[in-house]
Amino acid sequence: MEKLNIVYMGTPDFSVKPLEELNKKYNILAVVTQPDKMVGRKKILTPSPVKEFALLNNIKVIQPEKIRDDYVEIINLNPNIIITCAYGQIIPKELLDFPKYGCINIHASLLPKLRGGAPIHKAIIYGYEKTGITIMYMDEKMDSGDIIYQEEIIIEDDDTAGSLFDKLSILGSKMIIKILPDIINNNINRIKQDESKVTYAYNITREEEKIDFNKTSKEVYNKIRGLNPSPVSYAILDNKKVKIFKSKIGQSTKNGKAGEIINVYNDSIGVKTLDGEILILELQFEGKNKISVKDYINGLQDKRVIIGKIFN
RNA sequence: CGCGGGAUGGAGCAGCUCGGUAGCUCGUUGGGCUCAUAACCCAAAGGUCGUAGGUUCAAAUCCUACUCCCGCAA
Repeated sequence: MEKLNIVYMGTPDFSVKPLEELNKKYNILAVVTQPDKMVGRKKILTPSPVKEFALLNNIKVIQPEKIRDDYVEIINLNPNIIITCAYGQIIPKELLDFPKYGCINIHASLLPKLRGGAPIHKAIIYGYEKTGITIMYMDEKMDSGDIIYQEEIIIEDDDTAGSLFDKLSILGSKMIIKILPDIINNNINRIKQDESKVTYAYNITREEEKIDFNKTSKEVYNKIRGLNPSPVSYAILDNKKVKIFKSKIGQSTKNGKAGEIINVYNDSIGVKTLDGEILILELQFEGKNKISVKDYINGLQDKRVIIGKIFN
């Protein structure tokens, strides 16, 4: 097998694990990642997780503002394969066509389902029972190229976006290591995506982060865990934003308006949903740290004062 | 100089407006009740009130500076 000269493109934590595994076995010419961004109140310039890994391992880092216009440097490295994983920009055709073995993408869904930037969150929010990883060739459109290899994973009832991220990240790195030799040896089966079955998982908008209690408890539960630990769902209480991290489906059949606090228990508060009750277990108020609802209730002068309040 | 909230025993909070004995709910420890308990009752330990300075007879409380944490916005 010819020596592989890989350019790896990725940005978030999710992309680090596959890079780490590839770096153990192969020669990584360079890592391409999104430019450092100002983050937080102090506007500290923060590198992406992939860049941090690359710096620690002495791998060259390239950070084009717009790769559509700025890819010559990558071509000059003369890679014979490009592997991407949650990079965050559309890659121009000239670059896609350059490497001898093509441009391979690791995508965190069972394509053609959930094309786009937030497939893991959306898989949970939509209540899917399984999702997975697709290794695929890239083309000019987003996540639309031919499928090379897929593996499924069951979404457990208590999985969060965070736990699923971890599982899929590990799965993805195993899969790329496993399939890479077959790709080089052209020992694979290219499968076109069935366009009639395509669904999309666009990035989460602010509006999607807001909890609508006028849905079933199950739907609310899925949204809360699907957005944990980031970007986190929220609701408005007393005109203030409250982040909600963790919940459980409750049993109460008490009447009330959607979003109304109908019960206060020892370690949770019961909020009315379309078909019952959702128990909130962990939350965070503006200006405060994340706390368990048990702590929140302990801080109340009288736990009855919140009964009847409404999240909206 | 982006906007705003906050720091009080181990946890979450009240007290600050109007200075005057450190309070609540939990937790911890010991004891009691009970067939039993995460339930109930009794008791105890545990805080120089973020740091430094100032005002005052007296500061958690008023004034000044600083540190750290958090929400929003990017």
